[in-house]
Amino acid sequence: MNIKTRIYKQIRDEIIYGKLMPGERLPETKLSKTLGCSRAPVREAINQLESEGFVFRKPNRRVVVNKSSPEEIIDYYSLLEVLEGQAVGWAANHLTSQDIDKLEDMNNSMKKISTNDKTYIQKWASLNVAFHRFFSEKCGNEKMVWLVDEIRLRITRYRYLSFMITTFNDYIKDHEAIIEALRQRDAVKAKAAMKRHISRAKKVLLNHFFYMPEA
Amino acid sequence: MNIKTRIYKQIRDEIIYGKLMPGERLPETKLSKTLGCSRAPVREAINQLESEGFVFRKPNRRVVVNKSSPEEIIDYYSLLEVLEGQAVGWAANHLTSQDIDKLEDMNNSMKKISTNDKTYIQKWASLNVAFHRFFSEKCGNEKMVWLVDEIRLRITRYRYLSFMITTFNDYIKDHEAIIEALRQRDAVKAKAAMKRHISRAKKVLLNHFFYMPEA
DNA sequence: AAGAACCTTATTGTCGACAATTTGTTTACC
DNA sequence: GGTAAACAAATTGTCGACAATAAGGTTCTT
Repeated sequence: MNIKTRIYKQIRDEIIYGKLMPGERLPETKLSKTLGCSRAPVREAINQLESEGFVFRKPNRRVVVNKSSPEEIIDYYSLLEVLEGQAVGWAANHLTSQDIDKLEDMNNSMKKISTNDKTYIQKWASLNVAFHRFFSEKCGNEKMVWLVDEIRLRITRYRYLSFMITTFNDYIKDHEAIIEALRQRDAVKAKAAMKRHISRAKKVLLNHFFYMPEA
Repeated sequence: MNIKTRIYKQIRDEIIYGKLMPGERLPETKLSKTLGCSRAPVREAINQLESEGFVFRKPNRRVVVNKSSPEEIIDYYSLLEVLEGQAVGWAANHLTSQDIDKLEDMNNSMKKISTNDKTYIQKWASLNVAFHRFFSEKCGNEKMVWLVDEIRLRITRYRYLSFMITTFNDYIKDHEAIIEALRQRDAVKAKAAMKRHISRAKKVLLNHFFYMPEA
């Protein structure tokens, strides 16, 4: 694999998992020493992270990790409601019943994941991504995939935390409601169900991530 | 200004204005010689162009200009309908009457632009961008600005051509309909008007850009 | 002691070089 | 003549170095 790609993933994960904190600077020279390569690949990795919203350039040209905020969560999730809602609405018109079976399978697999399994977060996450991605892929608009992925990438930081704190039962029921509406070929209902689902996820995240015991 | 930024704009404009054709390769060494600099800034410019969808990397690692297609136009404009429609809907609830006056001023300025003016395309384009951008800026969702800008950047190539071939009267009337609905504080109506407006732009572009005399 | 001019250090922007990879062309073999 | 191996050219990935810029610290002035 490219050095650039390796470096990119490494830094990105350190941001996602909270090892690199918001506001922290990313000096190219220091990073290249730490990561054992020259500045060129580090620089490219940082540029990519900037274009993906993980870091940003201060007026001084210094690069720092982007901060998290409840407003940001609200904004991103509200856009996901609109876009994924529309994706489901569009997809509803031309999903085959085999497609819907596939969705049901995914949801059933999620149901079976035990929280005793040490990798249950990873398993849940990948199944959940596949479930949601299914709609943008089948909605008939190729650019929808890119857009939704772009947004979901930017909330990975929050979603990782969200998975650690949630019992997944509500989400599974939400998914069932979406599937049920699709079986009925009710695009409006399916769209509404998806919007409710994402809205719930937004609220869960806000409550747990920015919970203020005193306020 | 940065060399990187200068190079970026130069290559981007050559793609937008059709000097660099789809499929054409962008070899770093050749470009750096042509543009009078080293490979480093060229490389960064190309990476940015890739993240913005102007060029893409073939499996061979070679970078080529992205092709245009009617499907792409349809996809991007359909997403704009959804997003800008939502933006207007959200904005409708908290636009002041001064805000609406400002929109009307912009539209009136557009009305006054004469096609005898040699720079009328540039003038129209910048006013039109400002008009549309107003809604994402005032809709209460900061990320909406980024998302819509991201999409609009990717259709700049098409929009440039669109401006050369259109009489703008229909667009101005569309804008008036949006403004009128906003004055009535009718969010649903305003949203629908914006969606119609963007849908019309999509059709105009498809007709003129991919017009097949034989088909 | 506060503030301004100077120096020192840290960091980014750009360069040219080399290694690794891919592409294009010639040569050898059947 | 056509195919495969060998070679040559083009292109990208990575490196280390230097110049330009910004941040931090020191000395001088009042």
